[in-house]
Amino acid sequence: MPHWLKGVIKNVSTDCVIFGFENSSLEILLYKRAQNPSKGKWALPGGFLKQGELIEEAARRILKDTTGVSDIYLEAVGVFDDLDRFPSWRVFTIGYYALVSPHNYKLIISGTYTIETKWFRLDELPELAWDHKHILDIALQKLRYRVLHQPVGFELLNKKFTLPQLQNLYEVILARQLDKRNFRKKIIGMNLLKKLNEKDSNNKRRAAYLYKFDEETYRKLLERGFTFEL
Amino acid sequence: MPHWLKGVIKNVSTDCVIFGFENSSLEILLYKRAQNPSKGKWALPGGFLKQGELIEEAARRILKDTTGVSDIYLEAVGVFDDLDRFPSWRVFTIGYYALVSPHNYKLIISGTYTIETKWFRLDELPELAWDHKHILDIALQKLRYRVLHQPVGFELLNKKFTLPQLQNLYEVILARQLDKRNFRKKIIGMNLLKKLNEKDSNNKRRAAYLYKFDEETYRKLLERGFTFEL
DNA sequence: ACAAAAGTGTTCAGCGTACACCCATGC
DNA sequence: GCATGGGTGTACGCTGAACACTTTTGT
Repeated sequence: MPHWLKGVIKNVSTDCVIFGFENSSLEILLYKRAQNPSKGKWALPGGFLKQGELIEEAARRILKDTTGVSDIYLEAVGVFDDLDRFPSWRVFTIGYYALVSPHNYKLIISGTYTIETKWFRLDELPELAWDHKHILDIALQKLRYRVLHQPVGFELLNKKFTLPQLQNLYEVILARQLDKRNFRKKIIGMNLLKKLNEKDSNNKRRAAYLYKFDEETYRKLLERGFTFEL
Repeated sequence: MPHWLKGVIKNVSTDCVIFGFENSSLEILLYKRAQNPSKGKWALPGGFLKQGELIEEAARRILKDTTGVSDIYLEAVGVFDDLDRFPSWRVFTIGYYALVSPHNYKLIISGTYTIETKWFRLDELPELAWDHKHILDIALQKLRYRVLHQPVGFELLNKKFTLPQLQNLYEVILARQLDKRNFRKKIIGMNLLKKLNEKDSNNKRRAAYLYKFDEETYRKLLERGFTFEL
């Protein structure tokens, strides 16, 4: 038994699709494997569970090791159990997706298991190891559904963001145009955003107001049976 | 190693919440365990995966062994991975729920592992083994959400059913009253039901028309981007 | 001063909701 | 003939969708 299998549960792993939003496009964080199996191929960050570790704990540990990030939005995608998904023996993997505001974090570029770590645009994905493309597809499908029914889009932006940024995010994820006025009316009407007295100075033209998501109000609304719908 | 652990994957199991609808109430099929661990306790039908078996295959196998039923609606609930959920060693279980029209099937009452098999009303559940109550709660939550967003309620009724039966089903699952005229208008307006030229003769008073779910039309509507909403 | 992006209101159609009476049947 | 449950239509308010011009600011 190779040393890296010590203390791990050999047939249960977790793999994580890390979504980021940058330059008006949805990106995914992949790493290039330094070790066999699938040495040299791009893959989703993932790994085996340790003894006594919960699956979500493992996912967070692996995310931290890969991206240097903790305290992020994580959502389960499901179990992947194809008989031959892992070449050497049978491994069940639990897929997650994470939402990250990319440039909040310094990437861990390389290490023992990693030749390279890189963000890829959805339309420029490389070939992925094992069934990772499949996991990614399901994760994306779940994300698209999720953003319409839960206020999770904000996780992909900075704490402070403008309405044009938010709308752009939705347009990219949903792959369709939204009407500016209707979008603003709806999202503001939910009272989930706090308008700040600051403007976004990075903008080339007219500066837009910054907003932030109001967790407190959201909790209160949830208790009253509110459901987010876009 | 006891003989029943031969050929199985010892740390992965599946457990199934079987929902049935009878006498205007939602019921759940449980069995009383004939063997340790948890001998004498009520539990969800479940068991370990076999080598080379997909999780859903295992769930269907177990359902058939428990209820005598094949070819039914199955839906994944999620992975349950608490460290101490199974007393002897760590077992990951994948929960499912099944929807069944109860009296279509003869129950397998007892066997090597089963003292008794019985339908329980939701409000008369016995204490359950391990974390099975938790699995049941999550399954119920998912079912309540599901019936509002997918046409799955029919799975709990006979192939031919009346609109009052369907409405009653929804009222029980959602635990609230629905307006008769609005319910009919909405459900008929979707064109998912075929009205038959038969009436329900079992009724004590005025006989109601029988309908059946039109799979064909549903498929076509789905392709056009239709989404079921109640 | 002009180009580019931010910001703002109104109208209309369709849908969800509330609501009351007649009909068929078994007893 | 009466009690029980089946079956039917309309009016109103809200919400989603379509749509165009003014304001700000950097160059």
